[in-house]
Amino acid sequence: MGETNGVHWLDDGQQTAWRSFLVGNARFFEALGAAHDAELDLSLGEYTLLVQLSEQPDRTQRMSALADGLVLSRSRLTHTVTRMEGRGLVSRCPADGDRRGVNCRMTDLGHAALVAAAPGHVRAVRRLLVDVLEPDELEALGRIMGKIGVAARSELTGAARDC
Amino acid sequence: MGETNGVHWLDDGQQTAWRSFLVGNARFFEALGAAHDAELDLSLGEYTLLVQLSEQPDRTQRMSALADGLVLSRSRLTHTVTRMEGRGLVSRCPADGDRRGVNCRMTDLGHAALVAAAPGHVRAVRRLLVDVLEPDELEALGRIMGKIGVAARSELTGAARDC
DNA sequence: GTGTGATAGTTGAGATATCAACTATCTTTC
DNA sequence: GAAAGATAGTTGATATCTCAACTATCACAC
Repeated sequence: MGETNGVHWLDDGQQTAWRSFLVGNARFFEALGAAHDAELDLSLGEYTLLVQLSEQPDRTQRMSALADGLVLSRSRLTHTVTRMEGRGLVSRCPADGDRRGVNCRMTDLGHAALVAAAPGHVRAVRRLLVDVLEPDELEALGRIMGKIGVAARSELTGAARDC
Repeated sequence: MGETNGVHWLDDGQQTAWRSFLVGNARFFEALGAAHDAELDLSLGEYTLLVQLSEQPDRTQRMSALADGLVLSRSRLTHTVTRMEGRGLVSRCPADGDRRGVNCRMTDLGHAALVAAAPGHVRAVRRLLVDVLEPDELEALGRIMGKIGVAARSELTGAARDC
């Protein structure tokens, strides 16, 4: 069953699930991005970055921690922060204790932008995700995506290195 | 509960699920993309495009249908196909019956590239998704993402236009 | 058959992302 | 305390994506 040339192909049910995952994902992020573009002054990525900063003490976090939390490459974060700094949403300052380090801090303007965008963002997430699912489905989705995330991270981190 | 200034914020459980969804997704696609980059000659996007073509009669499909199926903008598909055409993976030809239309056809070289990439792709999808979940979880994920995709599409299509 | 609005696809400019190379600092080891 | 390697972050060239404008064709009304 489902094995040709030593390759374990996906069966029909697995195929269907995988396709739904791909397409559903693409449509969801397209719609959420469109909602941000249409109503809000922050893109989804900028918004997420500011949310993460808003949860840090003094609204400040090291670039590397920020990159890890947002699942962004260092380089991409550097460019993104440079642009956002240009708009006055965040500012950079040297990290204390490690002269290589750079802290990223949300400015008051950034905070104001976050507060202004939050209602529209939450409405969109509700409309496109939370309200679309039964409560137990949302819980299941979270649990399942958690497992997927853990597996992906361990592959990226290079855990399970061959002996 | 959870309502301030008329905004329905997410409760803790909803927040957790939403975060898991965001982060799990980002990690998953990062890992799958990395697997393609490392082992295969086709990016995930190129591979998906060729898969879709491979399922069409004569390995040929109209640009617009291809764009819809892959959830890509027309413009993005044009650029992608131009690049892939440059590599000899697909070719363009006029659609018959509608002189505006353009067909995209997978070449033999494209088919060979697809066949060569398929085992590695499927292995990665197994490792990062299918094998990570229980069968019922995979089924649930497919079902849930299907619902999300439908909701997102109806928003994008502009259904439910206000009276 | 002419005008009007929709649809198919492309184009090019500007925005964003990726990748490899680079500087600077830190850490470890001897 | 000097050398070697790891870590933090940036840089710039290139690749890719996005957005609005554009051409061409089609469909439909009149």
